Order: sequence, then C-alpha cells, then structure tokens
Amino acid sequence: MSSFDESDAFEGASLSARAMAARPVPYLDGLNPEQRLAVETMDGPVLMLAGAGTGKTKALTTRIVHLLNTGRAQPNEVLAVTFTNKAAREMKNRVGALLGQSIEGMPWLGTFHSICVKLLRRHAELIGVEGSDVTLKSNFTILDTDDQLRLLKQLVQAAGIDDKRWPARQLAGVIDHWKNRAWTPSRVPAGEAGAYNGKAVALYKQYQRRLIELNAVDFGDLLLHVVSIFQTHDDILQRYQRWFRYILVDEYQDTNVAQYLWLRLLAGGHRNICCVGDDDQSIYGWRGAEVGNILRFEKDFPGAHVVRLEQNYRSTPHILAAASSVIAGNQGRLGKELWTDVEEGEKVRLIGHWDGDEEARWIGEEIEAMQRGTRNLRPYSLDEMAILVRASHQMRAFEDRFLTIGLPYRVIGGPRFYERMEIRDAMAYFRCVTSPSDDLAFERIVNTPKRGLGDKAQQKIQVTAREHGVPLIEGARILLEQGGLGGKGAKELATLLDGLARWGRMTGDKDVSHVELAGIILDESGYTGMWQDDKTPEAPGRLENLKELVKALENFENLTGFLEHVSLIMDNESDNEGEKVSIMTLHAAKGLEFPAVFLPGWEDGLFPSQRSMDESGLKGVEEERRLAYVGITRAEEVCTISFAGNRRVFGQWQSSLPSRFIDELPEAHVEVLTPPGLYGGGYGAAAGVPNSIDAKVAEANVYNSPGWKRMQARAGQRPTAQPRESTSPVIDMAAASSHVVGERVFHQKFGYGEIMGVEGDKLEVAFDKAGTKKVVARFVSGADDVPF
DNA sequence: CGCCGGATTCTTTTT
DNA sequence: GAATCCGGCG
Repeated sequence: MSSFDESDAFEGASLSARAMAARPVPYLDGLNPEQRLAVETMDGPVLMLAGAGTGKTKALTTRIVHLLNTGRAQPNEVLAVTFTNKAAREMKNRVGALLGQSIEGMPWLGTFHSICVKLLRRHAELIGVEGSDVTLKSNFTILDTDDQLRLLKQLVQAAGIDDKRWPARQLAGVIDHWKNRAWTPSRVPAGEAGAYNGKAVALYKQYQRRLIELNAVDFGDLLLHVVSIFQTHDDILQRYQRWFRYILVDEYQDTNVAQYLWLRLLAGGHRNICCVGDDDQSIYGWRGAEVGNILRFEKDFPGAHVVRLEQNYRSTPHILAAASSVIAGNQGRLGKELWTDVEEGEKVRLIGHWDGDEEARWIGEEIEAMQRGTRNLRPYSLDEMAILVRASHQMRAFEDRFLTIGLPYRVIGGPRFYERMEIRDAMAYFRCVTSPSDDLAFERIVNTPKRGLGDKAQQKIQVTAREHGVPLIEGARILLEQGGLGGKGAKELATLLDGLARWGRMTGDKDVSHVELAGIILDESGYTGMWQDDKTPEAPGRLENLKELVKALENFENLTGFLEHVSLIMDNESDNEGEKVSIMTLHAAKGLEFPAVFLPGWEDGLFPSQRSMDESGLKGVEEERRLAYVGITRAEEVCTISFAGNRRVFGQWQSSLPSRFIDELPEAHVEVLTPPGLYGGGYGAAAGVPNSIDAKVAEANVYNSPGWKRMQARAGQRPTAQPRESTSPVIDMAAASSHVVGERVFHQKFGYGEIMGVEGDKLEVAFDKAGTKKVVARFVSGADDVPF
C-alpha cells in the first residue's frame, strides 16, 4: 500500500479519452468572453481573478470538462483542489452534470487535506523520528484539535511549565502557525523562537516526535509532511509532477505558505496550473492565509495569463454598489470593478434596534413577512433566506427567538457530527480494538464510563507502560498482573482489557459483521448504558447519534476502513428536510449565495471584531472589511444590514456604536428602515416620558452615533420621534451624578431596582427581577417618574 | 474517587 | 451565561 508504483497507484480512470473526444462542446456556449478565455487558455499558468458572483465555479468546472474533453488529461490526472468538502462536492457534481455522467474517476478532486491524506498514506514511512527507526505508518490516525491539546498539555506539564501563565492552548496556536508556514522545528526562524516563554521550539520538537511514536498526525502535519517528502525525495516529486498533468486551485487567496509550497512544487514541471481567487475575499489571514500568494503569482509563474472575471451574475446593482463601496476602503487591492447588466432592484436595507433581542425579534418577523411577500417584495421561501453572523455566539439569540415563534431554521457549521463527544468516544473504542497501541484512544475511554479509574490509577498505568516501553493497554495489563491496583478499579480495568481483547479477536470473525461488532463494543463496554442512565436532556440525542454512527459503518468494509476515512468525511448534510432559514457565520457563508440575506450585529467591537483590531490593527480591520464584502455579496436580491444599541456580552449589558462599515455604505444605494416602535410614533410619546418605546430607541445610543446620524441625514428622513436633547455621544456625567446609592430606579429592560453602586456613568443596580446589573445611568430613571 | 458548589474566565473566524 | 477549574466533603 505504501510503495509507489505509477501503474497501479492511481485509482480508477473511468472515462476514456476517445469517448471524451467524441463529445461535442456545447458547454462552451454558455460562457461569457472572459470565462471562455479562462477555460480555453489551457496550457501554462493561468490566474483567474474572479470577483464575487462572477461564475468562477462555472469557469473552473467547465475548464475541467474541457481538459478531459480535449483529451489533455484523464480524469485521474487532474488535480483539483478546494478548501472545503462542500466546494469539492459541488465541483464534482457540476463536472458530472456537464459531462452527463457521474465521475467516480476523479480521485484527485478534493480538499487540500483529503488529497494530502491520500498522498501521506502512500509515503508515511518516509516520515521518521530523528535518530531512531520509528516511522509513521500508513494507517496513522489524524488527531483533531482536542487530542492535539491533550497531548500538548501532557508535554507542557512534563516540562514543568506553569499552565496558568502559559496555557497549552497558546502553544497549540504557535505550533499551528508554524506549520502553516511550513516550518518544521529545525526551520523555525530565530526571531520567532521566543514564542511561548522561549520554549516553543523545544516543545514543538518533542510534540512531533511524540506524534510519530503514536502513529498520529495533526491537521497541519498532513500538508507539512507531504511538503517535506516532496522536498527531500525528488524522484517522488517528479512522478507526481508527471502524473498530475493539470492543476486547478479554487480560493487561491486563502492558501497558506505550506499549501503554496505544495502547489509550487507540484506545478514546477509543466506549470499547467490554474488558480482562481479574489483578493477581496481573503478572510483566512488568521489561519495563515497569505494574500501575497495571489499577488505573487505572476512572479512565481512568469508568463502567466491573467484573466479577470468582473461581470457579476448574482446581485442587484444596489447590492453590488454597497459591497464595492465598503471594500474600496481597503488599500493594496488588485482592483476589480464588478458590474452587472441586471436592472435595478431593492436597495440595501439598514435598520437599527434597541438591543440584540429586539433585532432577533424583528428579523424573525421580517422573515415571516417576506415569506408571505411584503411591501414591494416577492414572496421568499425559507430556503432562500439566510442570516450571516460574525461570531457563532450571535446565533443563539436567533435560535432562541425562532424556537419560540416556531420558525424552522438550520445552523450550518455548528459542531460537526464527528466532533461530538459521544461519537469521538465511540470511535476511541473502535480505535482501541483495531489498534491496541493507540494510547490516545485508550486514555479517552479508560474511565468512560466511570470505572473508578481516576487520575491516580491512570498515572500508575502511564508509569508502568513507560517503564516497560509498551503501549498503555499493555501497561495496564502488566499493572494488573503485578497487583498494583486494587478494589473496584482493578476489577473494572480487567473487564475492560478482556473486552478489548475479545472484540479484537472478533474483528477477524466472519460470522460477526463489523456493524454488529460496533454495536457489541458499545453495549458491552457499558458506553451505551452510560447514556441510557443519563438523565440530562441531551442523552437521547446522543444515543440517536450513536445509532447513526453504527449505521454509517455499513458503507465500509470493516472498522479499520471506516476509521481511516472518517476523518475526511467530517461534514454531514443531514438537515435537508423541509424549508428552513439558514443561520451561519460569515466565514461559513463564503462560496454560497441566497436571494435574501440578513447581516445582523454590525456594531464596532463585534463587527469589526475588537480582537481582530487589537491584534492586527489596520490589517485586522481590512480583513474584517473583506468579511463585510463577502457578507453583502452573498445576497442576490435583498440584503438587510442591522445593528443593535445594546447587547449582552458575558451576561452583562453593553451599549455599542454602529459599525464603521455602516458609514462606508453608499447613501444612494441604501434604504433606512424605520425601527419597530416608531411606527406611527404613538405609544405615549408624551415628551419626556422615559418608558415610551420611542425613548427606548433614542436611548439605545442608536441615534447618537455618527454613523446613524449620517444615515438619517442622507436618507433625508427623520425618525418620527426626535431623540431627546442628549444628541452628543459624549457620556452624560450629569445624569450619573444625579443618582445615589440606595435610590429606587426604573430601567426600560430590567424593571425596578435599587442602586448598589455608582461608577462614573455606570450604575450597579440590584433589580427586583433581573438580578444585579451594571447599566448606563442615562438608561434609568427615578422609580417615581414611571407612570404605572 | 466522584460529586458538589463557588469562583473565574471567557467569545472571533476553521480545514 | 456557559464552561471550566478548584477545594472540600462523603
């Protein structure tokens, strides 16, 4: 399996070139001149600069079909790389549709990671531990971030480092970063070595050695190892260079250094590489993506053809104009001018709210209204609408709200199936059975369910195993023989070891299918029972997931095969029943499009994210701006941006200003919607009554912000109720000083309470119903002022 | 060893 | 407000 042989190493070529060549080429007719150029410039390096919604996937897939159709390559000689499984699947489907037949024969169309897993499994034994003959084996396991962290914690602890000051999580980040740059321990530049208390390089080295000893790799290794193999084994590299006759890369702006090197190495021979990207959509800088890669393409591949795709087929001109106006704030762009010949549509809609809950409420109602068809809009089905948020914690407000009003929704990119605790536990059991030297798996399940084997007992096992130089399972057996463990723990451990050995023998048993065996393992180990006895509300769902896992096994020949492939099918698309609104992060939305898009939470600090600005300054803001650009350009017909004046952060209410990106929206293409509560301006708008909804909105800081005021001025309309006199965004100290500790007050949101402390403009108030909160003085009034 | 309550920290974004 | 960590107790 691990030996390399060109004749059999590559899987299934299923389409013959002759059959292909006989086909007519109607697929070229549907392309515009730019796309056609991108497709028909077939040999040599091509850089496709494709703006959002310009049909780059179409161009890319057509290009693949054209390569096959002209007999330039067999399906298994095309290397087509994407970043997500979803994109890979879509590309496969579209190629299949264009060809009019399914294409099982494109084994090298996939994500960087899935392709590198295949490559690495072939050559695993070339990766070894320095100064020993231990090497990786082709059945290595792929660690997820959880395992990775667990391993690092052990190393950090062993090195006697204060976990408080230098959390292992931080080290994981540093190592990740280095792997993204393709820096092996010995290649980390001196200037970087000061990371993590100066110990990062040493720990990185230990970590890599430990991984290989465990026959494991982490995500970063997949690329890193393959790149090192290419760099050190020229014969292997050359074979792959010959084999992959054409290389296509999607989302090139998101490639990190390791991926870039990988591509440059593979394309180094024939240089038949076609990269597609959009510098304006580079949103993965934090994970090592280098926009520089795209800017540098022409230098790396002299004579490259650069094709620009600028005709947008997705969005209305208003949406396009808004997106262009925002992204124009960035420096150093490659510069594309998107255009469309679509006629006018709805302007981008902007709306401010009092707080996050109301924002969720309004969006819920608006979605229901849009289902029916509202104002001048056509009816939209739930599938046509999406809510795109900056950070996943923003999703909860919508989930809560939608659950109460019974609006069906689906969360995309939530915790993945194979990342759930119960699934990972079950897989750890399987791993222990199929490879008894899998220490990480054993650690995970040795005391799950509880077997009375706590830290102490586990330490003893570790020590015994290390003394004898054997895997943990073997160490545990020895420990038991020596009688080093007593009581309940010893008995339970013996049962577990017996079980593992028995199940191991059963893997070879013809009478027991692997699906049955999986069920047996989970039942006899007590794992199923553990969840059956569990009274928490999640337990039934977890049991359900376990059933699904066992069912998924049916698609594989045996447990081993399943475990080897499972790391690649990390995404699950099970949520397809019925119409639902999609909720996802902006990152997850890249590459998707929806007729109607809601972009909530456009407040400074949230979006652009404070952290991004703090850590990366202007570069951070620019990446956030690209994210805004991605968000707006997901919309085809209706794009609704909103912000809230108050939001819960860490359980505390905080007020915030509208995002700076709102200032960057072009006035001519934006319609400012009237916030709820301003309809008709009724609601006891008697001057000065602080609990009118008008006042609420006014107090939300919304109207005080520069961005909002500008929007109002531009839109040439005023809110029905004027904000009260405090139009200055400066903190109103007078208001604060007018309150004293012990005073009874009323707050719009929390009701009555007593002031416990005064800090500048902030009051600490013990509310009767809502508990103790810090609130801005301006938002409370004396309890007696309230007329009910 | 495992459970409980209290204190503390924490939230970008992900293959 | 949630997850995690810590110390004390059965």
